[in-house]
Parts: sequence; structure tokens; C-alpha cells
Amino acid sequence: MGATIHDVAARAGVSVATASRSLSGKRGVRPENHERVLAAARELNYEPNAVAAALRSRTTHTIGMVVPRISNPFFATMVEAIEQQLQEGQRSLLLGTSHYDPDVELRQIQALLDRRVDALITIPCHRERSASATQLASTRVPTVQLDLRLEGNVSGWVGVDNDAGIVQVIEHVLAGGARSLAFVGASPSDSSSQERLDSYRRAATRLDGPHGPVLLGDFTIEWGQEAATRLLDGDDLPDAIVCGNDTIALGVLRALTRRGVRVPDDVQVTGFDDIAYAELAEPPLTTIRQPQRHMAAEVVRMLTDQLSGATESTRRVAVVPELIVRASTASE
Amino acid sequence: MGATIHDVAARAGVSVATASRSLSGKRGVRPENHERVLAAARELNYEPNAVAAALRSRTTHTIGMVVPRISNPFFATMVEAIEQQLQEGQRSLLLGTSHYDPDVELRQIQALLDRRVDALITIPCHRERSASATQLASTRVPTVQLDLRLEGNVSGWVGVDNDAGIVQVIEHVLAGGARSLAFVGASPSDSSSQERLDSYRRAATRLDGPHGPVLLGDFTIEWGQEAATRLLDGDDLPDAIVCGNDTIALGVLRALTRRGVRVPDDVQVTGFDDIAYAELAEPPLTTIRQPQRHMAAEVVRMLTDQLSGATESTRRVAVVPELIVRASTASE
DNA sequence: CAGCTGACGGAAATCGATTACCGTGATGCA
DNA sequence: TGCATCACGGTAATCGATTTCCGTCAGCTG
Repeated sequence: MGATIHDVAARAGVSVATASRSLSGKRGVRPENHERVLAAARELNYEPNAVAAALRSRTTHTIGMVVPRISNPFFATMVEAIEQQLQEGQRSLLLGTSHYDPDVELRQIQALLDRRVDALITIPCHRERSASATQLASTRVPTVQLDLRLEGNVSGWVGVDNDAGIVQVIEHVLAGGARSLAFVGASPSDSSSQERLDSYRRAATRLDGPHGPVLLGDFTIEWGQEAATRLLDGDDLPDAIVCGNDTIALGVLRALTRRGVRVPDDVQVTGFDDIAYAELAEPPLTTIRQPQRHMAAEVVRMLTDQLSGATESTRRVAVVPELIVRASTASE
Repeated sequence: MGATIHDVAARAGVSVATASRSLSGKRGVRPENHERVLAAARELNYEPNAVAAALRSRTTHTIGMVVPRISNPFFATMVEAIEQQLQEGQRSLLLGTSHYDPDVELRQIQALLDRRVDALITIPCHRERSASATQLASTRVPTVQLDLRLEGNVSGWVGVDNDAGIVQVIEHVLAGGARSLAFVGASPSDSSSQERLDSYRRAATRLDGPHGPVLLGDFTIEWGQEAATRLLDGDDLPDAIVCGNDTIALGVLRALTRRGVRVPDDVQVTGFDDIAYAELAEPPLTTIRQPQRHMAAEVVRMLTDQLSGATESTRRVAVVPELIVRASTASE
């Protein structure tokens, strides 16, 4: 069925070597022969077999990526941004999901390595139990981990500067007139929640003296509602509630508005991540936008650097996120 | 660096043929030799080269998929469900995005074909201009299109039964006491909006006599708000507003509650798709859930049927979606 | 004019598996 | 016993490109 490079070479009256060189433009080929090869390829409707090329050249032009899941909008956006970056470099994306199971994650990584991907991007699914899989990967191909930071790894890392984000939020609500704060977050089961909590404690203390109450639960609407209810039932409501992510903040907002508390007049509320619904909430939520495109560009840059054999490239990049001001905080 | 099957065969004291057969379990190998091969592979830390296997066997165990974008939650869920299905069959997913550009879509499909994917799944990005690319694909490998239906194509198709969904919604609000209806949808630029509109007209007429007003705009919150405002300013408000999708319904809900109209007491509101935020709206939105996992299973079944050489397999499947009843409609 | 260099073409090796084909010894059956 | 069949092993071809290695020829130099 399909024409091979032999057919093309025969039709052009040259050797396969010349045909190959002509089509990939690796070495000089006389313009006359070049034309004939191109013409022959077109006439035969030649479709190069990337599998054969990959076997010989030991390069698949394919990047593997393993994420916990795709239906999470944050991950989906990361995948999309990375795929687009790769497209520009004529590479393809081989995608796997771990469903937050480290064993599945390991199997997926192994499958991608068997397929000889040129490099690997992972969003690890577990702080400790993902380490060995990433370790394995990084001995085989250039590897970058996204978002979650693992202990003692040897691969590259790109993530968000949680500290910078929290600091921006706090400075913003203080500028809006807040004198007392509270933090509603998640128990530090991963590096992000840990960092956001630490940053809050540090920044609140530095900027505001002793920081207010810290309530820790999980990243759900329900927890946000419950935490807000606790604050409402407590002694005195803080001027601003800083939340560990947007989902929590939506729950907080809902509990407050149901109890007739005005946002931002009585209490300012902030989130983190800028998920799609942040903009649709009532009132729209001030939050920190994850710089996904920026992170994707950084990841791909890091990998292509390594693939083109850079001697020593950057190993860790924390991208500074952006404050998105909406109606849930005071405007000045 | 890596051990090849030759090394494994040598260490096990057998030929490469026996090693290959033993590892892939294709043909009988004496248990004794089988053990020795497995032991040798383990000792050498043998990692099979899937690229070489693919070249010879003409099978990559890889499925290509091209979607308009991944950050759209509906597409993300489809990709996730399909990836999971493929995982079970030991296949991998090579993913490309078209960003709603038919030229990009064509390039992506071509790239996937060059990589010799075993089959192709597309969510076409344009009703007319995607046809040629899909056509091309389906002459090369088994192909299934999802969601959008193209004219006169020769590949398989899996989608949602929009008609069944709309009928369920209408029967539900009528059962809840509605005597008059309105439809807020999008101009029929794709087959889904067309079908939903047609179904509404048919079903409303059949079930309710002459149907109420039909307002067409686009799939946005803003349009939902505007349409609701128009209805509010009109002569008399219908008992139920059927929306073409959830986004529109959210806009409708917002406009109604801002004007003090009670949902569902004064007006019932329904959506379509069951996006994540439907559950979080005030009140939570009654809607039609896209049966994504079911559709994914259907797609993969269709492809594996064809790959295992079924003589004649199903070509078109419309999956019936599920009605999700929440507080935006009357409970009885 | 001898010798060197550089540009280019071609033959053949190569990547690492699968598989077609053949050979051999054991077994079943009449 | 004679012969067909079966189970299994090995040799070598094969998939379709890239790449190494070498040869040729033109042009340039001194």
C-alpha cells in the first residue's frame, strides 16, 4: 500500500541514502536531485514511517506525560499548554493518567519508557510514593516534574511560587483596609498546601503582627462552608479570610452570603488558582492565577535544552503567579 | 546501555526467536526455557523496545486522538475516560489538539498517521471543513468521530442522543406542573445545537401544543442573562425555561434571581451537559448529564472490534443521556 | 601537473524486535 | 513397524528508515 523511501529513490533515480538526506535536509544534496526527490515523493504520495525513523535514529520526537487526572481543570490546562508548545517543535504528546495511584503511575511511566519517549513530564500523584517512579524515569531520559515537588529528586522541577502568591494576596487585603486576618486551608498533605500555609504564617506575622486563626481541613466547598461557619460563630469575624484555594473560598463565600454577611464590605475573601468558577461566583472572587502557559513554556524549554545537549541547564524554576482582583476584596 | 533481546537470549542459552516467543507468549515454549528466559530478562533488567516491535509487527498499540481543546471540561472528561479504557487494553494515547483550526487539525492527523497509530479518534472542530481530514484518516486506519457528526463520512460515529435528552427534560418539567415553555439556545452552528433545537420544537409541539418562544444566541452566560431579561420584560413569563446547555442556564438563573424571581416556584430552569458548576449554582441546576464514560467505552469497543478484524461492526451509536434532577425544577 | 580538499552519491550496515520457514525428535495411530 | 502429526527450536529474512564509510570528481594550490 504505502510507498517507502525505496520507491521514492527509485522513481527519482537516486539511491535511498540521497532520498533520505534530501527529505530530512541533513546534508548537502545537489538542487537538481533534491527537486527530483521531492517530486517523486509527491507523486507517490509518500508518507514517511516515523516508527522506522525512530528505531534507527533513536529519537521518537515524542514526549511522555503522566498526570493524576485530566478532568481536573488545572491539569487539563497544563496538558493543553504543553501540547501546544510541543506542537511548535514538531513533537507529539503521549499521555497517561495515574488516577492518584502510585502503582499505576509507575506502570504508565514504564510503558512510556518502553515506547522510547525522548523525555518525560510528570505531575507526581504522591509526595513520597511517587519518588521511585520519577527516579527511574530520570535515569533514562530527561525528566521534569510539575507542580508537586518531591524530596531528593534528580530531575528538573517547574512549579508555582506559592509564597509570592500568598504575599501578594495579603498585601492586597491589607491595602484594602483589613486589620485582622484568618486563613482557611487544607492539612499539609502535599507540598503546595504546606507552602501556602507556611507563607501565610510568615507573611501575616511580618506584615500584621500576630496572625489570626488558622483553620485546616481539605480542598472542598464543604470544608470552606464549615470553616466560615466556625468563624461566624466565633468571637469576632476577621476583616479578611485568605483561603488555600478557590474551592474553599467558594464555600466560604456561600456560607457568608447565606448568613447575610456582606463581601467585601464586612469581610474580604480571597482564593488561589483562578479556576473558571472564580469569575462566576457571587461576588466574583479575587484570587491568584496559576501561570500555566508560562509554566508550560518553562517545562518545554527545560526539556529541549537538555535534549539539545546543554551542558548544564536550570534545574528548578518557581514561576511567580499573578494577582487577579475581583469584587470579593475591597477595591482600595 | 539497555539490554536487547539478543542479550536475553544469549544469557538464557536459547535463540532470539525463542526469547521473543517466550516474552510475548505467542506460541508454545517449553516451561523450562520459558523460566530461563524470564529469569534472564529480569537479571539483565531487560526493557523491550516497543519501537522495534512496532516496526516489525506493524502495530504500535497506540491510538491517536485529536480534540479541539483540552481545557474544555467536556473534552477533558472524554479524553480521560478514553485514556482509561485504553489503559486496560495496554494501549497508549497520542494526543493532539486542533484549537478549532481545521488546518491544524489536518496537520495533527497527518502527524499521527506518520507515527502509525493503530486507530484514530477525532472530535471534529468544524462541521464542513473537518470532513476531508477525517476522510483521509479513515482510508488509513479505523477511525471514530465523537460528538460532532459530519456529512457523508465513512468512519464510525459515537455521540449523545440529544433528542432523548431534550425529551426527558420536557417531560420532567411538564410533570412538575409547567403549562408553558420557552427555549434558550445557540444558533445552530454545529450539529448538537441544531439537534437540540429541532428536538425541542418537535417535543414541545407534540407534548404541549404550540411551543413558546425560542431565543437563539450563543453558548455563554451573558447570552443566558440577556435572554432571561428579554423574557422578564416580555408579556408573560413561561413556567419553565429549557436551555441549550448549562452555561446558558447559569446565565438565566442569575438574571432571574437578581430580579427576585423564585426558581423553581415561579419558573423552572433546566440545562444540558451537567458541567461541574451546575451542582454549585443557586439553586443547583437540573440538567442532562453527558454519558461520557459510556461513550468512551463505546468508542473503544468500536475500535477494538475493527482492530481485531470484525467483519461488520456497528458504525453509529447515539448514547442516551441521563436526567439529573436538582433544585431548579419542581420536585413533582 | 601532482596533490589536496570538499561536495556529493551510493552500497551496505544498522537499529531491535517479530516471524516465515524449515528441521528434528517425540508421540499417536493403524 | 511405518507414517502422519505435533510441539518446539533455530536461522535468517524482514519491517523502513538513518547513517557510516568509502569512492569519485571537480576545483584549487603551489
